[in-house]
Amino acid sequence: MTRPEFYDEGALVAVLTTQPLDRLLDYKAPEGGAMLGAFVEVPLGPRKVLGIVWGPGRGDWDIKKVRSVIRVLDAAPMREEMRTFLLRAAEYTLTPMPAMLRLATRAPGLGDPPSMRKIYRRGEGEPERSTDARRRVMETLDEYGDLSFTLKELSEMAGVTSSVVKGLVKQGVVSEEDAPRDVPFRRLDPSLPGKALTDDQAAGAAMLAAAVRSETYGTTLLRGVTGSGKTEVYLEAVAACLAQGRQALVLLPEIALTAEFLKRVQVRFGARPAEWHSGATMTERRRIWRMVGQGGAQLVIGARSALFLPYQNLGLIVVDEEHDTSYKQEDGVLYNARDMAVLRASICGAHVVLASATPSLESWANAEVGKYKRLELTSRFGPAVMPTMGTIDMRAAALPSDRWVSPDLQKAVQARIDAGEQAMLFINRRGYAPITLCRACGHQIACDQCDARMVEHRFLKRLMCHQCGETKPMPNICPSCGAEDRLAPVGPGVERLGEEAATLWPDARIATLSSDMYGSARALKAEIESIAQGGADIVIGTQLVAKGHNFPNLTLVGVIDADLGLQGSDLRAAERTFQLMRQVAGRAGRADKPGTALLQTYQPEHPVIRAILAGDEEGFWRAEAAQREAAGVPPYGRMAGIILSGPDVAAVFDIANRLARADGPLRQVGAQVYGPAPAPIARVRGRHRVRMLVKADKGVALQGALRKWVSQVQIKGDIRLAIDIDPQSFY
DNA sequence: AGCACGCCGACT
DNA sequence: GTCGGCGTGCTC
Repeated sequence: MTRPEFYDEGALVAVLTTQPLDRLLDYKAPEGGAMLGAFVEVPLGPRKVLGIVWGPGRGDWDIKKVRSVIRVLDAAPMREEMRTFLLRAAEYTLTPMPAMLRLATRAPGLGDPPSMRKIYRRGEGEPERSTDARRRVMETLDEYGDLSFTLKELSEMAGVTSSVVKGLVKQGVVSEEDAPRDVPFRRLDPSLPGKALTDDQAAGAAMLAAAVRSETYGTTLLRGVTGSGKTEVYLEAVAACLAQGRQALVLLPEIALTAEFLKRVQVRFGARPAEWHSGATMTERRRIWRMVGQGGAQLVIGARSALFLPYQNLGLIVVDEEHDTSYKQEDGVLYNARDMAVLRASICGAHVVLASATPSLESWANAEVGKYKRLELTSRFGPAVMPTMGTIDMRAAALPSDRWVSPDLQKAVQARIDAGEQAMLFINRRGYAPITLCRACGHQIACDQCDARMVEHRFLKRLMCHQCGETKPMPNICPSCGAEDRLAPVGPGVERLGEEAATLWPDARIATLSSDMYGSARALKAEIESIAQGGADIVIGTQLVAKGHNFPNLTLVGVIDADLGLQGSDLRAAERTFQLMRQVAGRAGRADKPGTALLQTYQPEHPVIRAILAGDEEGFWRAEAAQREAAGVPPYGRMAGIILSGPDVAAVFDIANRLARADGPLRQVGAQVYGPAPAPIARVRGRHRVRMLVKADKGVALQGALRKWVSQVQIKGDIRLAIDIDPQSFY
């Protein structure tokens, strides 16, 4: 009677828990048995923890000590595909499995019974006394036929207070019932007409749709500048996927998850998709997690962690802005969502679309060698072209030390205001000024816990450390020499630029956008929305205006400091600057209004600046690729960053040195260790950080060697070791 | 991750 | 003599 993948009551099962143990634990299957992959609650010491039935028990534990699974949770068992994905991802990123499982169970109340709430619908009978308010409630209900609503929805739609509805419930005119809170998302209709596509776009859409319909793994690199219809094209791939009855996932950098984007999706498919992001409430998260697992959500639009939802039938993953560095981050686990998307898709037979105007060099190289298919969208919608690009030589501008807008840029902005259009000033620095300097003694105010300067945020009236987030009030005496009123801001931040703009264009409506200035992401997005509608003449902002949002009336972008990203010797600096500048420039000009982008620079002859100007992307990538190949770094070599951290520098260095000396396992595969050296920010939150780099040839099985290498040295006390496979920076 | 066990300094 | 510091080890 034993089905495969089913364990009868009392059978030994191995359980993977979310506790950081380095092996599976044996338990007895509970009454009623358990499926392979079942979500279970198990006793561990004095506690109950979440786990997954991972396979047959190993039986190498004293049978008398083996305890029973407490219960099987009311959730679909984790599918084989997902288990394989977690294993392979863990192997690749050198992450312990419990940490991977935690990523996959980041929904609250997994063990709870389905949460219920009261819903209201039309009942029998008519109201005893028909008042105006009661009539409105009845009309609302009649209008929507048999649909039901929450108390809040119904009373708001009818424009009455909840007591009116409650009164009708008492009379039985409105019925009140319990219903599960986690309800399926509204069906999306892929057959609704999409936006009209140009021939170019239609051909691209057809190619992606065909790839999706093949129901086999493949990756396409979709290249298209802002306004080329990239989104419309991949939404057709989503449509093809939904029409096949499979689920689709669109990953976006958190910051690009805008109301505007969701609106486009809603228009295309007739209903809102599931939205998975950091601002989602517990209730929303639980609903999405459960519905994705039951097929009650066809399409998820989400930030990187949406990759770990329990899809039952995933057919397509779109990674929009695939080059965005925010895909690589720690959610407790160091992984690159773009690479993990490819991994997951290759396991479950889904297609991947990597979309970007300026792809990462990794993806570009993969397309070059034919690992990825390539799809180029060349033309913008309608007659518009890429913005005209130009530089402003700041050496010639010779500005005083507290001014950053050159006369040329000032004139250009003024011209746009006069024409009734919008201009944007871009500066990639939050706060008022990056340095606060004492004029008496030269002291720069630094964070107590980090090796970093504190940044004045005048709006918040505080100094802030951008490493640890610590803030303190702005002092008026120097903490070093005690001199009074001698502290001076040095250098520009977005707030200070806003101040300069107010003096340069006194009559213009200026909006300064910085994430600190709004209480919530929601408020910030609302503000961006209102600016896009024409609520400002000049937009001043950091990264966040460069990404994801379209300003239809914006025709000029001025980059205050195009050189900023080029400092330092990181091999990725050029790539990042190139991408950011092209992306910012892409904000300018839509449809019928041609745009201009002006880059203020002290080195207009710099090859990266020239490449940005020339728009010769292929040439730029080829030159970059050649440099990387020569240096033997990704994507032409393999790399891992090692960060050791702890409260005591000497102890941290001691471990690092011992590791560096014990490099046998690495040398065996031809890999080399560089370092140890203090990390670029040598102290964060009071912890000293030491960095090492491991470099190997392409094709080397680096993870195995790293695992062996690291396990030789015992790490004790408060020291932590983190391995970052494919690090963002090559320092 | 928690939580218990266990071996060395300042208290009634 | 004890109370308690958090280093080390265990959880099926």
